[in-house]
Amino acid sequence: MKPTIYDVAEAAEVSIATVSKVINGTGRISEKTRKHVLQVMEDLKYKPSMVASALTGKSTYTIGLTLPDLANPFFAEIARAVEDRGHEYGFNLFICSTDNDPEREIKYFSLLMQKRVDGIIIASRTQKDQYVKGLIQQQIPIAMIAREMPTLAVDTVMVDDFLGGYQAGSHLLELGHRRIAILAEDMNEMSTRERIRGCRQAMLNAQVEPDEALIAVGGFTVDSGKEAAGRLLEAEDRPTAVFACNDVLAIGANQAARRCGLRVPRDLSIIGFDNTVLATIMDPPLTTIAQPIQEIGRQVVDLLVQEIKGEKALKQRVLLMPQLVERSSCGPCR
Amino acid sequence: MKPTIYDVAEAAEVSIATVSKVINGTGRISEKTRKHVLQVMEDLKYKPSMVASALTGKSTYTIGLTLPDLANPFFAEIARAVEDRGHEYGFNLFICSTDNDPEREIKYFSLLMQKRVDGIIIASRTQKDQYVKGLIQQQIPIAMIAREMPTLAVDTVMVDDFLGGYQAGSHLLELGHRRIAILAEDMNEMSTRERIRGCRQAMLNAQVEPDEALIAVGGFTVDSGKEAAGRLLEAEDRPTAVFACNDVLAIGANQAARRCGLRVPRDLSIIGFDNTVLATIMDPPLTTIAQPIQEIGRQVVDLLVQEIKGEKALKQRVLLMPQLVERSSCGPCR
DNA sequence: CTGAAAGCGCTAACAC
DNA sequence: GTGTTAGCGCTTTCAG
Repeated sequence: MKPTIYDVAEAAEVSIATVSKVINGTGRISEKTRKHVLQVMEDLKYKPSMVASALTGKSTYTIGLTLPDLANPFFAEIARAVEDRGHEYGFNLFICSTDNDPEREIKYFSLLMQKRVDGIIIASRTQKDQYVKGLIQQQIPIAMIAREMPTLAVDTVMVDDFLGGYQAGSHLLELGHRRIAILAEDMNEMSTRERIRGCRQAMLNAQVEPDEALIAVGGFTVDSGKEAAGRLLEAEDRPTAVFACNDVLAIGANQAARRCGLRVPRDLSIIGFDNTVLATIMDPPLTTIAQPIQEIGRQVVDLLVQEIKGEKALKQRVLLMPQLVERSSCGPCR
Repeated sequence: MKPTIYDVAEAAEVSIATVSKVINGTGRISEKTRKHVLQVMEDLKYKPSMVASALTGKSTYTIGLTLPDLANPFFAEIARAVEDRGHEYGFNLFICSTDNDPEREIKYFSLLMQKRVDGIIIASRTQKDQYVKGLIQQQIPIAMIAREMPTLAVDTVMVDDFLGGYQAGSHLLELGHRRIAILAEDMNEMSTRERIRGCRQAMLNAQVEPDEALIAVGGFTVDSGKEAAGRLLEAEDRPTAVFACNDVLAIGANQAARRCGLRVPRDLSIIGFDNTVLATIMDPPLTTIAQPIQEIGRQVVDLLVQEIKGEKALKQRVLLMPQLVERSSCGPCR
């Protein structure tokens, strides 16, 4: 059996209270017995059980992260950032891929509650406010990484999608492009709509009239982007640039361009969104609007931890700025 | 406060023992009280605390997964596969990215032990057998996803690297290639060496003499692959095909080829290893040796769960076969 | 069929 | 400084 605090106490010839005190550094104990107890703990390879201490009211030092799919590079990078920041605070991370399936999400929420996690970070998308509301009522600290403005008062970190779209549009405009196509991800999502709105705003400001026909809807796969972009590029009076709402779609667009015999960026400029590892892998390297993934992870954990420690009365939303990262997929319009 | 079993018992006017029984489906209770208790539980939104039940000797239904880096697509896909299979058994997953840092790994191991996980899956690489041995002595169920044959008796699932290298080499040979270069990942790793050995065996079988000068060492980044491949391609008497020991390196090789004005697969064939999402994203899509990621996750979890349930006395190693996935990056030698 | 009671390993008053 | 003791929320005999 694993050694318990009793075993340590017995071997060290002290009471369990004393052992507990040296473990937690609470109370007052002589340096002598402290060292002695420490020594015995080591000899016995004793590791205090966090499940027992959690039961006595202390926290579990565990947080849950729900996201659509860990195998998606964007979310994997988010998860890594959350893991690292959590680790700094001594928290372990439960990973919960929901596949945007509400049932799976609910099941995970329920499990996380039963395991008494100290808090939950929600980066999954299907969040029907309803369930989240339920969690909040159960007093569990929550923070969200959002693409939509939730209708709930929850600590949230989000990226300014409108600005991102604006930056993308402006960059293309500055390069002289006028016929700018947009590859949308999911028109039902606020973030997609905001990015598009931002891009169009930039066009409007530059006196260029957005063309409805230049919007195509892709999805989350390279192929969907390739196909959608293909339609755009085969049309007469084709665009000279395309703004893809995520890097995956941008890669699809790049493939479509190549299939059409168009060279990037000579014949077609492509700009993406997210700045995942995929952007560096594309050929040519993808110019894209970067989401500050590290910072998102950092801030969302900070918000949650403050919430957990009860250091914060008010909820807040942090709006992070996206940033243009120039690589080689955009060039002047010819 | 969260409702406890006492609250439920009180509201249902039964004893906590009865409530416990209906929760676990143990003992014998009349259908009538069972339904009643269930109803009360629902009304109170009561969720049994797994930390309390874990303390009474039941398991935590939690497993830990240590890996080098969650942001690496290969490991993210592994993690997802492990998560899914674990989920089927009712297990939650703690993610532990070690960055191949022994200190970080040890710290994570220690935390996992304190949290009383039911088992640990080790996919990280720095495993000095020493620490793993320590874990084994502490009776914790362990399963490994290995690239090397560990010197310990541990349940392990591994992929036949030699065969994979052989398949890659054979494929290239069948296409008529004779000057085949190899982009290695890390010569210190057995897996890299085995893949290379496999490839050379194929060459030997085909009566072609491997050329030492045609081996270059890259690493884990696209750029390192690009650079290493660049050296190979710029040499006179350049290779007509390259076998990259992982998909990332293959992408680097592809970029190098393009920079040298070589068209893939017309002027140069490239074959990778892993079959991560990157393979589909490359342009042209990468022909590669697939690691059966889903199957790896499935089997390693199955081994661990059997171990946890004590259904298995003997340790075992499962050797999975890699598989050639043909896409468009390889063509006949001209 | 149901309940009383003894732990599980640890923390936190409160004594001494 | 150190020890005693009463829980934390749940499971599990063992009576009734």
